[in-house]
Amino acid sequence: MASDLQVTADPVETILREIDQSAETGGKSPCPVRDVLDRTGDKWSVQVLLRLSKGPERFNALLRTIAGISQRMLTVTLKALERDGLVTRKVFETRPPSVEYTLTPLGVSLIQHLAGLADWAIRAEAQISANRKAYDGG
Amino acid sequence: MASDLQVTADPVETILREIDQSAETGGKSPCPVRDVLDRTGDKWSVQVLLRLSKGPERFNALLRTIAGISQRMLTVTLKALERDGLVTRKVFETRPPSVEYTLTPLGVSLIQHLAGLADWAIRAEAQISANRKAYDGG
DNA sequence: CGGAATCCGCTTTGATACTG
DNA sequence: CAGTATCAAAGCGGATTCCG
Repeated sequence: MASDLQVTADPVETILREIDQSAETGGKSPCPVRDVLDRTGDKWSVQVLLRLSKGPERFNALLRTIAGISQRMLTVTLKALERDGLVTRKVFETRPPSVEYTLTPLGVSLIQHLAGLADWAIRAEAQISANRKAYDGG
Repeated sequence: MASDLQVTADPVETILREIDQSAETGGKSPCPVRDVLDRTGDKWSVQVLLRLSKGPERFNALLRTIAGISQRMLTVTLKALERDGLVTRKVFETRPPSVEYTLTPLGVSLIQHLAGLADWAIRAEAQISANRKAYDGG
């Protein structure tokens, strides 16, 4: 118990403080927590990151693999991820040209946590589903 | 290698399969992973959960504490969280009436993972910010 | 092949006003 | 106090078309 070597404190405390600080500015200094949640919360980022975690892939390969995504949203998503330094974009000047996307170390480190969350989701699925049914029914 | 006792496999593999399966149905059978990501990705759920992790709180207390949230969105958010069984709602028939919201064990278990993600966000903040600056500048 | 640009509908959100 | 109802505004995302 109480194994607070260093950073432990209360993680939740730390996060709340972080959120509060940015809220005080009227939300103009973006909170990093909300920021990453915004990204991972959008419809496609996580799936793109997940796909890339198996190795580099090309644009159209991703487009085919990720069922339901439009060309536009893949472009937008990849650009945002590249901007944040979560993926890198490499252009091969062949004919026809090809573009390859790769996860950066930073992106890999993010995936770890997302996987934890996703794992929770899968395990909690049955219970949540039951809760909803009970709520809607009663 | 290939230590597939039971669940181990590759967590990412498992998640991808989960996503794929729901995609095949045209997204009609909702993927639990996307489902939880949708919830945590919305603007307020995480903050509400985080606040409640310190103990039960009343509606207007939350409304004051969570800077920027509107009455309407707090209502909507709490209702969704209650439906999923992440928080419970308890009404005290006093005058004036008061309502108290509490995290369920399921909600607590979710917080753990969210905290991990939030912690990553805080530590990665500087690098991401630098990446964006470099991207926008160059 | 890998995008960029435009248009456009739908959902989400915020303000405001009203209620038990 | 703790909501509900309504409306308008904003944003996201899809379809389509064009370009290097």
